Amino acid sequence: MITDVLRQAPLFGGLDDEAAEALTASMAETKVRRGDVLFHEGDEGDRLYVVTDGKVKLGRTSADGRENLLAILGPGQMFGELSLFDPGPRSATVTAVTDCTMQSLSHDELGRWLDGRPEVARGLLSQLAARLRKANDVVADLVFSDVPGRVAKALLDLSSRFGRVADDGVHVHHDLTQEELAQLVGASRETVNKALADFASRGWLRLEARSVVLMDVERLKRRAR
Amino acid sequence: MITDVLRQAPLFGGLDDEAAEALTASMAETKVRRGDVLFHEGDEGDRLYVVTDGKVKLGRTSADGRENLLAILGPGQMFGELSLFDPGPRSATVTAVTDCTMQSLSHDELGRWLDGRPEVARGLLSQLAARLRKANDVVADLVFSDVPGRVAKALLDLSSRFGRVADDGVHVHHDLTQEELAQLVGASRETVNKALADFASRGWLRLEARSVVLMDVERLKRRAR
DNA sequence: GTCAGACTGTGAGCCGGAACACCGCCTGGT
DNA sequence: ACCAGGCGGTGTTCCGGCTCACAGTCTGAC
Repeated sequence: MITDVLRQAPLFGGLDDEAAEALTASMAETKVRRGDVLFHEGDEGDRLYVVTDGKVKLGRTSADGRENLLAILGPGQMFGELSLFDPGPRSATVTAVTDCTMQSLSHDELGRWLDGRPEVARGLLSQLAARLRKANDVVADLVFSDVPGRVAKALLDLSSRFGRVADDGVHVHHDLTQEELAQLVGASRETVNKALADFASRGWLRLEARSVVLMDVERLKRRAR
Repeated sequence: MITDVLRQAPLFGGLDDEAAEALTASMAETKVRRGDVLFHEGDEGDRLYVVTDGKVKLGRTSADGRENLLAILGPGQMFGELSLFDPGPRSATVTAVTDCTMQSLSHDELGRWLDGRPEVARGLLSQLAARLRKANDVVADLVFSDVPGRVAKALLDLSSRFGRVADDGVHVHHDLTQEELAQLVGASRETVNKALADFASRGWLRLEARSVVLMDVERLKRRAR
């Protein structure tokens, strides 16, 4: 059932079963296909989404058309909160990286929950705080690390969320093209490709179609920082 | 009186006079001198601070000792929230850029306010959301803009918060050395110096000791994006 | 007043990574 | 089964910005 994934979601942290059930009931389900856009940067909109299955990418486009990905979100993670608490247009474009299903909640609905339930506010605060911490880390990486370092870090991050451990290494089906990976770490496709090829030639990982198998996580970690 | 500045602080948004007074009463005052460190990255601590006078810088240090500033905060702005909602060590070092006074609140105190007062939670949520939005902008700038563009943007940001309009331009006493400015935009001191010299030679601004006078804000804005 | 140390200004060289220019492969559509 | 377009792989060139190396200036401590 839906509630299984949602119960894991940090947004629901601290809610008892009854409350979680009620909250779920007031949410609407949305299904999209790979490549579909949920909303564009600059759009109006004040719904909060929680991914229940699949992955989406949060991206921004610069004036001259280049793209930059802020995050890849998977099951349990939410997006769209910014326009809720800091009113304004959507600050990023959200696109499905795989076929996806998610649950959404309107501003007004959420407002009702917030007022009555301090736990929900706490959950949201801790989510935002975690995101802010992560955003700050990304900034530090952009300033301090080179491209291979950022690639290594991105792979480790993806593996911690989407990785499956097997005897030949950690299989990470990230579903991203190298182009998208490059946008995620803020580098060109070519440079990322070369970094990956280099890692592979050292035996740290194996490349597969839209996925990698990490074979020497320790070395990658060392390369990342 | 203290409450004047605090009433402006977003943290207090939506509180009536009586509540604001009570909240102020439960806060402790701290005074520090230029250069003093409030706490270091990695320290334990769970107090939330609001600057009432002066400026502080939030910074991180990389493994090899280089520094990066996340933000310059002035009167009304808060810091230290991350360790509150996303428990863990302090994620940045906070240093006074000028002599400063601030008010602080402990985790437990704040918790009591949160539970009873949905407005406080809302205020915090909108603060965090705004910070997150800003952090994402910084990331985009690092990826898309060159150093002069980021310098221009940083100056405009500082001027919007600390600028005084006069007939010869907007006076911005940022109190930062060029070294600190460089750490703020993620560039070397030399490159920032050259960017500033270039802007000055074009007549867009005038350089003074730890402050600038912006004379052509329009051009700077155009250069920034 | 003077001396030390921190801050600002500027040139020269070098290097990481972006841009460009290909090629081959694979995948999905008809 | 075929073809086209997207994706992955790689060498070459070129430029922004970091590093290094100084010189000049300002500030505050004694």
